[in-house]
Amino acid sequence: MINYLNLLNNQQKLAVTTTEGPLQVLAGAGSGKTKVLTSRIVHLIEQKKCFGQQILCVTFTNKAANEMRDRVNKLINSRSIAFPWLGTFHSICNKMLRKNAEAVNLKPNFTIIDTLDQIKLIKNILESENIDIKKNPPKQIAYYIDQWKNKAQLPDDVNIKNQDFHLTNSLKVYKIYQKRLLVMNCVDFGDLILHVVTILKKFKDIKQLYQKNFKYILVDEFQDTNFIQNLWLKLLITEKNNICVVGDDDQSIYSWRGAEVKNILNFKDDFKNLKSIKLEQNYRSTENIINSATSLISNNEDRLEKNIWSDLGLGEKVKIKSYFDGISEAVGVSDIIEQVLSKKYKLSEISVLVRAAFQTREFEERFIKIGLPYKLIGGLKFYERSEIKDALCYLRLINQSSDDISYERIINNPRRSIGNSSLKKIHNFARSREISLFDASQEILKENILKPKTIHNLKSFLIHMISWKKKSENDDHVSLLETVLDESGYTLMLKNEKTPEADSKLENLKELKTSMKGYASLSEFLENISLQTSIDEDWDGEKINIMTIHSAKGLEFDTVFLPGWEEGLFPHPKSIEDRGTEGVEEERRLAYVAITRAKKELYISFANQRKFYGRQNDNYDLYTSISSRFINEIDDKFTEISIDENQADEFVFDQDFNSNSKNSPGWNRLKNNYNNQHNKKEKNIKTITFTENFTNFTVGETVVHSGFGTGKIIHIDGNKLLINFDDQGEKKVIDKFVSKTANE
DNA sequence: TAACAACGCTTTTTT
DNA sequence: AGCGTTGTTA
Repeated sequence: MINYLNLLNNQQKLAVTTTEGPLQVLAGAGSGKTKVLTSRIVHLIEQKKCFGQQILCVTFTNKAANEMRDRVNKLINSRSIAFPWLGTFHSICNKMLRKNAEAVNLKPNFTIIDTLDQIKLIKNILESENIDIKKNPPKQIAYYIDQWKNKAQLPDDVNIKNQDFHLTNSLKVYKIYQKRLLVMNCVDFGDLILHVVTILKKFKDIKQLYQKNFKYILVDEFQDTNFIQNLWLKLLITEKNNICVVGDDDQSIYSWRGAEVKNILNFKDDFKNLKSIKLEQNYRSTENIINSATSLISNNEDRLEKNIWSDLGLGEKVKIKSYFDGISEAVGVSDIIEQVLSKKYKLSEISVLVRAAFQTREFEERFIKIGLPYKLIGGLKFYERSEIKDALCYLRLINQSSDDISYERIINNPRRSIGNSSLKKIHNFARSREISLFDASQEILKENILKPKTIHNLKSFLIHMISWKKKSENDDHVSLLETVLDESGYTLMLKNEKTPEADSKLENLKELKTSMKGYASLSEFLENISLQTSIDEDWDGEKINIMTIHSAKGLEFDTVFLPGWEEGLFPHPKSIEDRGTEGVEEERRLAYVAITRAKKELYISFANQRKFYGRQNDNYDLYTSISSRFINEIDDKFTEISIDENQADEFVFDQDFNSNSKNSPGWNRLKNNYNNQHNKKEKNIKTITFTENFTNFTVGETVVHSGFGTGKIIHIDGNKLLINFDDQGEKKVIDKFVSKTANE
């Protein structure tokens, strides 16, 4: 047995041994938060305060949960102890809901739908309710529904002020949405916790069962919990109030998901006798890094003061670099990695953290080009890829035939000549009888509704489904998938395509089979795959990590690159637009999280111009950027700035750029800085002229269209050409559909 | 029903 | 630019 207490400093020790009553640990970045939580669990077990299954410990990601489980068992070092209630909010709620599904009229084998399914379902509802899809974007409705669920509001609890048109429609959809989910025996992410809260509120005996079991509650990343998660905790806690929350208000970055910083700021109001401990010594980063982070975050008003310090030495200064554009930024970063860092650090200890996912592309392209191994964390999740999703929907439907969303996805995939019109008929049939699409398919065959060809195909699909279902009861799930993919014709369809994309899809499906082997049953596999978090995927191998700052929360690396620190990107204008100063403060916390991921070396950079929307070459959509206000907020005692003079001479200011931010403090400051620095005033400032027509064609030119033949261009509007065709007369055509005639 | 043309949205962050 | 959706036509 390792003496875990000897490994702790005084405050950490206090946080571990104060087991009774409510405790709040304000843990600065890198101050040994996980160490405290794991040691605390060990302490509870060693002091025989409780058993492993009596600890409820909530983390933010599965990765964090697994890591804690490992570390605890390493410290205990004897037998392996089970901690069934150590996990994410969602995975724990999943477990509780499977056990008590009937209490909210679900069956225990319910399916968890993802965001894409959610949108699909909302679209269906809009269609059947005749609500205008253009005026009520499904994405926005999904967002409202999520927000209501985050506030623990069922449709009947929602109050709409001012008769807001969108909210009223969204609420109408919400009502139907919940009913449809129930009929399909499906839940969305929000439901996992909402249903459990409903059960705990409604059934005292169930609540008491859990309360009696959970002797101690621990919560990680408490600053990012939202209202319903807090409510859930309060429902599970007993009068003893043995709850320990660990968090850092400076790292609260999920307000858009309903997270409320006030949960941690006002925690003292919820619990009298609250003990509060601050962990202020940072064991992760060098002083220059920590001091940079501290000087930045001190610009925030509303925070619990902490005094983070490090004794790991000054270390390297934080390097701030300017690049000509996004591409040279990627080149610059890769050069530093190749020439300097790869000789000192493992590639897996290097990471590139970006504000928005689209920034990853330039880095990917560059790394591929020069052969630096990298991995992209987050992004399009493996199980969201279309072929994987198709395969999963087959399995989901086999597992649970009332899953209409899956049915719709696969019924005509591969093509079975059961198109939209037939599907609509099945849909109406199902709705009129209040049965699932799958059941409706069986019933509708008896009626004379579908065309003979459709009937034949539908019949053969159903026969397959029934035989797969039978197989799923006897055989293992891996061979089931193989059979399904073969017999459905899915594999054949991909093989016939003979494209590189189809080949990689087949590869991915193979990978899916491999990953299925790790699970005991089909249902266990389906549950787990839908609760996976973005950073749960592979962490093996010597590869540079590329991910968003949000995904990087809780992680650390020897060296970190933070590209794209520009006004207009970071702080993100949407965030400012939505929530003003509060938005900027959250962006600043995000910047704080980003900086404090670095242990030894940190590179911050900005590009003087950046491409948006993938367009290239032409001037018309090149956004000129200026460095982020956050760069100026970092005390320059800790930084080393290098702006390439040659690049600075190319510095282009676009006077017409984004008039909203033109007058922002950051813009003016940077402009002044720039002018002072060069002492040349307006001389270097060029204006980009917007060319009205940006197609390669000119009026009067003769062109060819594959359908309309040859014609003469009579007018150009952007990329739209008005052409007088020899045979067809005047037509408006987009330039990419015509080509120049050969003789020109 | 399938194939093609045209359009329009994307890019803030995610369990 | 690239993709998914919508609309039109065979």
